[in-house]
Amino acid sequence: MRDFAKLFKALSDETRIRILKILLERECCVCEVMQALDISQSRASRNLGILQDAGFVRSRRDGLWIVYSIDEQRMNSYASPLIELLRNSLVNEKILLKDRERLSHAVRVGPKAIHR
Amino acid sequence: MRDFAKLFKALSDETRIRILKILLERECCVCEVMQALDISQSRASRNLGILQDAGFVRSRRDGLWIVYSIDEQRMNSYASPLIELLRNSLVNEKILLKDRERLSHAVRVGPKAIHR
DNA sequence: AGAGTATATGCGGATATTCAAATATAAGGA
DNA sequence: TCCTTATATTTGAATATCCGCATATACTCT
Repeated sequence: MRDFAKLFKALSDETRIRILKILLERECCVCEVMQALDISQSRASRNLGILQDAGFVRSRRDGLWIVYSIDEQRMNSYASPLIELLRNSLVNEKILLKDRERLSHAVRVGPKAIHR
Repeated sequence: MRDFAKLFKALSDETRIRILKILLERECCVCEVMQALDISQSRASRNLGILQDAGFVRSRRDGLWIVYSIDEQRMNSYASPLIELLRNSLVNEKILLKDRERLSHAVRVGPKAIHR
């Protein structure tokens, strides 16, 4: 029950909903998430960690980067339908369109290089 | 998006999950919820209010009591699948079985009479 | 109208969440 | 090995959440 509630807690924050929506587009490293949402590095990293802890996303290292992704196959049975709901939700939400637009210009280069 | 997140925030609390599970059994007044979960009156009332504000439950007066219920028909389109998920979840959770057991003995009489 | 009852709400304290800034960690490449 | 870079984590402050207690509110019933 605790883990079940944790799934919803993870989805109860707008930043994390935005991150998941971006990851539904494609897998991303932390610096791409920063750019897509236009948020700080610590904010991106911490919220990705929360999503991972809840069981929505996985991470793997790829060279210098750590890449986060949604893997519905290996996801727990409660998380999966929530991702499915999210996929079909908020289709015309303005900020999400903007996030996606910024994602399309994001480059895989870290916070130092972006110097926000 | 704010309202969307609010749905998940409402479900991110164990007390509120327990309340919804009880209301999926049958409609209840506040004092029946208190008895089913064995919690205080203010706690029951406040969490029912949060669930109502999020859009999961409705209330109507019935004599001396205010009766809360889940009406999937009139529910917003995002809330409804979440209720459906909840209905099929946590089937053998111990505390939920206990709640249901207490609900079966609950009487429609207020906190004064129960004097916890 | 008045008494009585169920429910809602204001308040204060404990705890949790969120963020930016700074720092630590871990891996890659020279 | 040492330097560089991306990511994680610690810190501290602001804000939010949750609860019980006490009280207010809103309604019913006589």
